[in-house]
Amino acid sequence: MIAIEKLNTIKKCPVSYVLAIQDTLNAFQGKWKMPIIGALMFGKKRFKEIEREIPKITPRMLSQELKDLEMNGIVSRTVLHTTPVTVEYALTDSGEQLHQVLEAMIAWGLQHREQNMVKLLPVLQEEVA
Amino acid sequence: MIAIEKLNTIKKCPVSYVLAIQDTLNAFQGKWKMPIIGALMFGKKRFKEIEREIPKITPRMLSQELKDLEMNGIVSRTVLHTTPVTVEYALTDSGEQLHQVLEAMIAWGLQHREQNMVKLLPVLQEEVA
DNA sequence: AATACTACTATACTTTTATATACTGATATA
DNA sequence: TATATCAGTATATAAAAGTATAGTAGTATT
Repeated sequence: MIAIEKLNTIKKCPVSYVLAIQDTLNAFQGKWKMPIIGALMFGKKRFKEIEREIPKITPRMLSQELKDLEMNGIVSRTVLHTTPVTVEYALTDSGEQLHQVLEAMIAWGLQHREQNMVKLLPVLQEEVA
Repeated sequence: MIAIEKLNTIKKCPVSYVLAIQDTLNAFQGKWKMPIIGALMFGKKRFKEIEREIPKITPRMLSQELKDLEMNGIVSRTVLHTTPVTVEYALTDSGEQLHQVLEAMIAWGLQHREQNMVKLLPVLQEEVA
C-alpha cells in the first residue's frame, strides 16, 4: 500500500496515479459490472448461472461485460468440453483484490450516509417504499 | 472501518452495504466528477477557476456536475457578494473523506498494472504516444 | 419429430450522457 | 461606448450506453 497523507500527493505523482484510478473506475464502469463481480466473489460460475443470479440482465449485456472484464484481466474464461459446452468464469487475482476497493467504498458510503442522514431521509424512504 | 474478511460478507449484510457501494460509485459517476473532486482536493475554488483548471469541460457540464455533487453532500457552494458575484465551491467533510477511497483505487490500480504488465504493454504504448 | 439445454450473436431501437454554440444580466474597465 | 468579467442557462445535437426481441449451432432428452 502506497502511503498517501492526503490526495494532494496525487499531483506529485500524477501520471501513474491518474492511470491507476482510471483503471479502477474502468473495472466498475457500467450498470452490470458490479453485480457480475459480486456474483463471482462467491466462486466461479457458468454463463447461465450468472444470468440467472442477476435479475433483468440480458445475455447481450452479460456477454459484453464479461468480455470487457476478461480483456481488463479481472475475469478469466475457461471453456469446458462437456456436452453441451459450458464456460466457466472466475475472478483473477486482480479481480479478487478488488474487495479492498469495495471495503473502502462501503466504509465511505456508510459514514457518508450517517453524516447526511437528515438530508437523505426522503431518499431513504423512497428506497424502502 | 467495518471489518470484512472477504467480500462474501456483503451478502450477509446486503442492503446497507449495497447502498453504500452505490453511493460511492455515484460520487464518481460521470466523465467530469473525478477531475472536479480532484481540483477541489487542493482547496476551495470558484466556478471559473475550476473551469480553467479542467481542460475541455463546458460550463454546462461543470454546472450540472457541481449541482449533482452538492445535492449528494460532497461539495458545498457559497455565494460571495462581491462585484461581480463570485461563487466558491469546496469539498464537504464527506467529500474530503473520499481520499480514502481514492487511496484504495490507486493501490489496486498500481498492483493491477504490475500484474498485467505484459498484457497491457500495447495499451500503455498507445497512452504514451 | 419436437423440445430443451448450452453459450452466446444480430439487429433495431430507446434512453442516457455529453457536446457545441450561443446567450443572459449585472458590473467594471479601457 | 465597447469590451471584459463573473456564474451560469438555453437549445439543439451527437455519441455512448443499455434494452428488446429473436435467432444461431450442437447435442440430448421426451
